[in-house]
This record gives sequence, structure tokens and C-alpha cells, in this order.
Amino acid sequence: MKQFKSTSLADQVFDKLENDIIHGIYPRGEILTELKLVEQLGVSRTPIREALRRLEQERLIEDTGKGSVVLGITEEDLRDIMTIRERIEGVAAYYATINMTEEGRKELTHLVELQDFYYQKRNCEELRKVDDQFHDAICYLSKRTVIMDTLVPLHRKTRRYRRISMNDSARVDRTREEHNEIYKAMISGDAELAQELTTKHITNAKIHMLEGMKQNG
Amino acid sequence: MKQFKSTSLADQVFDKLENDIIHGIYPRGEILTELKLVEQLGVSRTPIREALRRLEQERLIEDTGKGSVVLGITEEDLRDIMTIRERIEGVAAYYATINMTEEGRKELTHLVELQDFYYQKRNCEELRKVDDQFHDAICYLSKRTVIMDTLVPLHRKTRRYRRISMNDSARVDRTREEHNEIYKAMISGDAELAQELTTKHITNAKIHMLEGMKQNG
DNA sequence: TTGTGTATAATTGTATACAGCAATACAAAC
DNA sequence: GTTTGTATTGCTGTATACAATTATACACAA
Repeated sequence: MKQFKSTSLADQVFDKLENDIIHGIYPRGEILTELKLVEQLGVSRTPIREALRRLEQERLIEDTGKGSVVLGITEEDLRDIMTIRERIEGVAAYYATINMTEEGRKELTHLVELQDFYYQKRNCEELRKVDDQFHDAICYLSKRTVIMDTLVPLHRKTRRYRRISMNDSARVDRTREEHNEIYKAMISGDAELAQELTTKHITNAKIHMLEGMKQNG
Repeated sequence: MKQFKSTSLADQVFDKLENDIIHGIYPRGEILTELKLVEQLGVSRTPIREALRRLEQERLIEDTGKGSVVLGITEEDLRDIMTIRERIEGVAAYYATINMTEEGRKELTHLVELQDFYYQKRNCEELRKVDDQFHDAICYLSKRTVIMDTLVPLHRKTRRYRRISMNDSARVDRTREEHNEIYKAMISGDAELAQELTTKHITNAKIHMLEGMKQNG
């Protein structure tokens, strides 16, 4: 549940560009000039510049002084992202468990139920979205802004590759089981266990993701 | 060694505001309006807006739609920053050791020599700067952008409190020793050891920082 | 052919103008 | 006195205008 501030053009431009870069629509090496984006997106330079500055801050682009070159997410980046998540996301789960509220319990319960629902229906696209939401929820519920601000952008950056994972039904099964275990630990208030299970879950996801990348080139 | 792009006004505004917020010159809760900053800094709204968007991305301010409220760094943030550094910075040291170059060795050697120099002179202010540079160098030398981009902003955010640490001479001694040990491990190519020592070093720094905060209120 | 100089075009950096929204204050009506 | 309506003010969001810089192309000379 986020803010409902009617998103400005600058926000929309940022979201669109971030998404397009993460999904490779703007491939690594492509040069984005402000004028080109003005024409493509039909907005003026001001909101585009603000979006570019934010993308730069996330190292998705690099300003060359003469257009911004797209950096995107490399395989190495992905490995490092998973390494960081592996080491931090358990901490988020720990704090989320400690700081759990009735509202948080409801949200998590809703998410695991939704997961079961789409699991039955074998709806991979929706399952991926729920997966996203589950991991983001752990971050939000930790109530720790630094941890949240570290992890949530990393989640966004792995979105493209998590979609691929969802095509492996064995992995989908395991993910569901692991999420349910984490859920149980968090609801029962066992913060240490939640931390441990979350770390293991990310480790598994990392291994699977890297194997998948080897196969797909 | 960074880029030499003649910094734009937007960059300067960002640097100034980031620094002032981190050092509490703009205290938590203060409202920054674009107009006020235009008057204070003598530049137009465009570069100010871009700086504000970047500060927002780093969660140092929050846009309320009617001015930006300063968030700054809380004690809780500081704890979490150190937790993250504790878990990631060793990984940076590991990769820095693996990817070490002649140039990197020179830079590190220069830094530990500089550290000894200022240590002899008991120059705390310069020691703090070298401390900054040493930890940033580990990140840069890892050649891993994601790890670097995660840690370097966190270093900036702890700067204010590391200055305080430098007043405890016992801690200054320990820091010097620990840096030297990390340095030796990195130069000798023992990545595992460098990782371990770096993690321990951050743990010690964290403990010391939290103790210091208890005493100082 | 190659090198050099100049004009031109492309692109960013910065400032400013304008519109819209929201809060505030103030006045008038009940 | 309270409430309601309206004008004013302050702020942001967006567009655009202008300046400065860098790359490009082309012409002309060696």
C-alpha cells in the first residue's frame, strides 16, 4: 500500500524508463538524448531531466554530457544483487517479525492466500507479481527505511529475471513452500527462524537464477 | 580518483544539501521549499529541483507536494547502515582482493602511509578523511558497481558520526591496526581473510559508534 | 590527399514564464 | 459568533527560451 499522490509526469517518465531499461527495451549502450525522449514521450525536457537524474542515481544510465548511455543490469550485477539480498533480506524478515502488527499479519496472509490461488490456476504472471509483493512486504513490514531503501530497488532490478524463473515448475513449487515457511515463522513471531529461512530462500533463488542464466546464455 | 566533469550547479546544489542534511544543518523536520533554496543558494529552480529529486531518491528528504521535509539520518538509520555495511563490506574487500591491480595496490599503500603520517601527527580531521577514503577505496577496487553503489552512499551518511569516533584515541589506535591488517591481507591476495577482517572491523566500528551514541544521548 | 579553420547543428545547462492547485485570510451573510 | 464564499498568496509542475559547449561537416589551402 503506497502513497496515492497523483503521479507527476516526471514520475511516470521515471517508471517507464526504469522499466524499459530493466527489461532491455533500451539495451545496454544505447544513447538516450533528452530531445529524443521529448519526441518519443511527448513531454517537455523538465520532467525528463528529473527522471534521468534519478535513473543516474540508480546507475541504470550514465551521463556522458552528450546524451545518457544505458547501463542496465549485467549478469555480474545480478549476481551481486542476489549476494546483497542474501545477506540483508533475512534482516528485514527479522525486523518485520519483531515489528509485526495485526495489519501486517493480514497483508501477509492475504499474499500467501493469493499465492495459493494463482498456484492452483498455474498463473505464472500473477504468481510473479505476488512473489514481488511478498518480498517487498517483508521489507515494508520491517519498518526500517534504510533496509527497505536498499532492498526494494534491488527487487525492481531483478524483476526481469524472476519472470524467467517462473517457467520452471519445480522452482515454482519450491518457492511456494519456502514462502509458506517464512510466512509461518513470521506469524508465529520466531524472528530468528524467519531470518534464517529468508536467507536460505534467497540463496536458493540465487542458485536457480544463475543456473538459468548459464542455460539461456 | 573520480571523474573530472566540471560539476554543474545541480551537482553542487546536491552535494551541498546532502552534506548539510547529513550534518544536521538542516534538521529533521525542516521544510525546504524551492523558492527558499533559490534565494539561499542564488541559482534557479531547475538545478535545485534536480538536486531535490536525487535527495529524495536517497531518502534524505521527502516530497510533500508542498515543500520537501528533511528526514536526515536517525539513530535507527545509523544502526541499520552499520548492519548492512557489516554484511556487505567484507564482500567488497573480497572482490577488491581478487581484482587487485598494481594501481590499486599503490592507492591502498598510499592510504595506509597517509594514515600513519596523520596518526603520528594526531591529526584527527585528516585521519577521518583517510578513513573515508580507505573504505571507499575498498568499494571502488572491488570493481563491482552494485556493491559500490550500495555502500558508498552509506559511507557518506555515516560521515558525521565517524568524526565523533575519532575523538576516542583508543578507537583511533584500533582502527589504524585493523586497517593495516586488512591492507596486508588484501596486498597478499588472501581474499577470504580480507573479507573476514573487514567484517570484524565494521562490527567493532558499529559497537563503538552505538556506545558513543548512548553516552552522547 | 591531408590538414586546418570556420560555420553549422546538436545537445545540454540554466533561467524564466505560465498554469494549476491548495491553503489562508478576510469579508459578508446568517 | 459561526459559517460560507471569495480573493490572494505561495508553491509546485510543466513548458519554453536562451546561453554555452561540443561535435560535425564542409570548404579551402598545402
